[in-house]
Amino acid sequence: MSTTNSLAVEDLGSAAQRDRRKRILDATITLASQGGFDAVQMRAVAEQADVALGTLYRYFPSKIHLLVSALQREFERTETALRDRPIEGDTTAERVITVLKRTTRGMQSDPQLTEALTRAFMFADASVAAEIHQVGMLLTSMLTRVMHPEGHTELTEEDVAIARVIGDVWLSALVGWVTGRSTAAETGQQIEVAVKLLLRD
Amino acid sequence: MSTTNSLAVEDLGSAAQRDRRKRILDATITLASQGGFDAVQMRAVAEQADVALGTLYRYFPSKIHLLVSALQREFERTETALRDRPIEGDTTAERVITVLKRTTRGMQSDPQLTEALTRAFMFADASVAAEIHQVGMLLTSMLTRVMHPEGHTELTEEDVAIARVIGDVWLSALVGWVTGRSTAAETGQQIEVAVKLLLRD
DNA sequence: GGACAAAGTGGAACGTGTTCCTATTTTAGA
DNA sequence: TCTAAAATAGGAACACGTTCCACTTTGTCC
Repeated sequence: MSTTNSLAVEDLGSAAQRDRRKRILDATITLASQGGFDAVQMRAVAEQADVALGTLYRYFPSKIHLLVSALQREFERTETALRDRPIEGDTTAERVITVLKRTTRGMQSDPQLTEALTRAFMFADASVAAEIHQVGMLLTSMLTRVMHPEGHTELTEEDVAIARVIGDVWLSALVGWVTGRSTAAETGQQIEVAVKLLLRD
Repeated sequence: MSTTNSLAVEDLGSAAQRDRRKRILDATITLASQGGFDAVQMRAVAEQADVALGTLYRYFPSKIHLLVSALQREFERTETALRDRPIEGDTTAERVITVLKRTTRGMQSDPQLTEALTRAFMFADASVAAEIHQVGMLLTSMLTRVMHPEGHTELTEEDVAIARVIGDVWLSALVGWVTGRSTAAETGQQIEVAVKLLLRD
């Protein structure tokens, strides 16, 4: 497609296309923030992004793709923001708990948005595997970096395994909270317990 | 309601009602086995159960309720079947891994059914909290019993916490498999790693 | 057994995700 | 600049979860 802009890893097309994509994702986030998963209606997204319904489907082949892509963009922002900030805490467990709780609090400050994105993530099937994988990598890299902030320590297989288990627990806790089956406090507790079990050294 | 049948803990109504409920759940399982979540269509369930659509909704207020109730019934069966069988394995970790892998294999032998039930479980909101909680309790009790088969050992808080974390990992692994993001082998591996991390003593 | 309430039937109707079609606009290449 | 291809607009149409309604059957109480 675009032969001029060869710098970007992902080819996002022309400026107009990039702009449309951005408008669509912005509209998605806005609607999700206001009314959660159910409020992200494809017709409403198209209208708010000033795009035809067919065009919306050309950019994102389903509501789930749309929401997972929005999640990916949000998560990348969070991850970048976190990268610059120094990580407080002496022990590994402390650092992981601090960072996870902070992130969780951030998500819980916009419950509707979190609900929409988490729901989409859980419902995504194989056709969204690429986006999902991207998010999973971001999470794992975030966790392992928190575990070994120096950066020069070699990551062991066990580190990665632990990061993965923590990610699983985090996701389960988030789903419990999003679906109204547990409170914010319980969510934090659940994560803390798991981290302490896994990082007791 | 029924004053005669006071033995049952849950009042399930008349024999006709119990029969309808059973027919509906049977139809649900059949359709789910054949075509997964998407194939469980409310009109199809009603027809196969020989029940009007309105009646189906009287028994189960939504598709999610229906599927989670089916999951509950299936899980109760599995759990009872497992209860009678002796648990092989010397160490706690071995026993847990054996049981979990066996259960997972059982589910993977009916992929469509597993997909339908897991999807529903993940999508359930607060209105299904009761049924979800029931399933969660079954899983935890199953795990703790495997961890302490003698029955006379007192359950510590840590035992329950570990069981919960394992349950979370299991669920995440299952979702990954159901949504086509990981293979059956990876699912087993994921569980095994987590259990070994949590039960290393 | 008659009357009343509860449960069930059959099907229309509505909302939202998704698909599809035609006309118009934008873009790329000669 | 002209033309063919690609992208977009606008909106109808379809599928399935869900609701609703008028009518019939079943169950209960006197």
